[in-house]
Amino acid sequence: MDNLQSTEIKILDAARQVFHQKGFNGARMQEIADLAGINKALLHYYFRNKESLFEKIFNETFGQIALKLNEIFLSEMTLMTKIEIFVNFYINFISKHSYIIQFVINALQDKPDQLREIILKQNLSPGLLLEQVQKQLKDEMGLDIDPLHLYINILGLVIFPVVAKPLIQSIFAIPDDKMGIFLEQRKKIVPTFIANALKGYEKDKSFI
Amino acid sequence: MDNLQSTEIKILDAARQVFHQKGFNGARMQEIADLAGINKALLHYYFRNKESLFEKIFNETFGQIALKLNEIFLSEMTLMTKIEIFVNFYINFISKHSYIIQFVINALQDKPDQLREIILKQNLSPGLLLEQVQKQLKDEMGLDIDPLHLYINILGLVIFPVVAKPLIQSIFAIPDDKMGIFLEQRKKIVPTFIANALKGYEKDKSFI
DNA sequence: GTCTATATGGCGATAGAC
DNA sequence: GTCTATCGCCATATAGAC
Repeated sequence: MDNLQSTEIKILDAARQVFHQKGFNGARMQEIADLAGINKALLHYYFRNKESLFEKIFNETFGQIALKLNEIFLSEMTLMTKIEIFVNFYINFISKHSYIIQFVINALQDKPDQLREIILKQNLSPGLLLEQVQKQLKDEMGLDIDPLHLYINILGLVIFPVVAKPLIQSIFAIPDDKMGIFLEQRKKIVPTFIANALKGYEKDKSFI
Repeated sequence: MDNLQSTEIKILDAARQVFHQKGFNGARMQEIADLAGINKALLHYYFRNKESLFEKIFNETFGQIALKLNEIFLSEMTLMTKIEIFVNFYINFISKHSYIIQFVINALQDKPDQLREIILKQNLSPGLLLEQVQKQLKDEMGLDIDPLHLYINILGLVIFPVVAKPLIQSIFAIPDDKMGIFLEQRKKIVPTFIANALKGYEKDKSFI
């Protein structure tokens, strides 16, 4: 079929899928090999060991997540436009790649030290990300607000429902079809919720 | 030392700790035995296998989380009081037991089918939980809002920062000491954020 | 109930032929 | 580059003495 792809790419595609779904401990080299249509020996020919293959995938995945954050929040748009675009994009993105965020969260929890170097090599701009939003809050809405809290509020509202989907469905007894509709609704609900909250501060600016 | 405790309790304490931190795949029966001060054979004498020990811990942990939700939101208080109490309690609780939520989320992601039965045996009241809040939104604030979205907003704002702590610290380059202060601040910030957002709906009730 | 010793299987990794 | 065969280890689980 797709024997046009190089073996290395077939391996990376397979590894990405397995690592994303099962994490480092849950993943099996045999399963990755099967999915790539090769055998274990060849896996180790291309990548020294499980660890190095995992780090390759982690680097790629973390970069993908961080990149979009940079792209959107360092662009030239009003803050509320950025938030709308971000919420829409991210709900689509993580719904499609449903394991991607949890993979990163778990990896960072399991081996924070090994992964620190990899993260530092990424093109992240944490300082800029915070400054930009702080400035826009001030200029566009007259608010003296800690931008980090706003970021975390946005991320929490967007990411939590996707990551904790099975937990939420268990607690509130939501069937699969309703859950899909529910997530779709949040593309509109979350920006509105945030906009309303920010409007509220304009009267009493008591947000830290 | 604490040889007063029965062996079974020592095992459960050890298993709880190891499973919470490392999940099912990451946990080692040897490590649990060591922590309990016994050997592996005795572990299997009390609990048939790793799976059944894990299920015991999962049942207990999930119950703890669900119980508090029920307790607070089915009580007799105003909605905003419930939210304040819930946010305060949960940020304390999951900061103290920092792995507990992620343990449940991961377990439910890994083996949703095996755990479904366990969850159904819990004393959850999903229907009541939703009805109660819906009624209070209407009666106390005049809002026709989907209560599920409000629950998820609250949970996301509270849980996400704790679960994704290492991810957040990596993206925004936050040192450990600042992160502790940051989480503490959220006890006040989150209820305010929610209150402001809900106030916003009172003018234009366009929330679904 | 608690221990030591061991069975059993699976997994990551390597040797070596082609 | 790709394969088959196999090594060596470690993890779960059991047998059997005390």
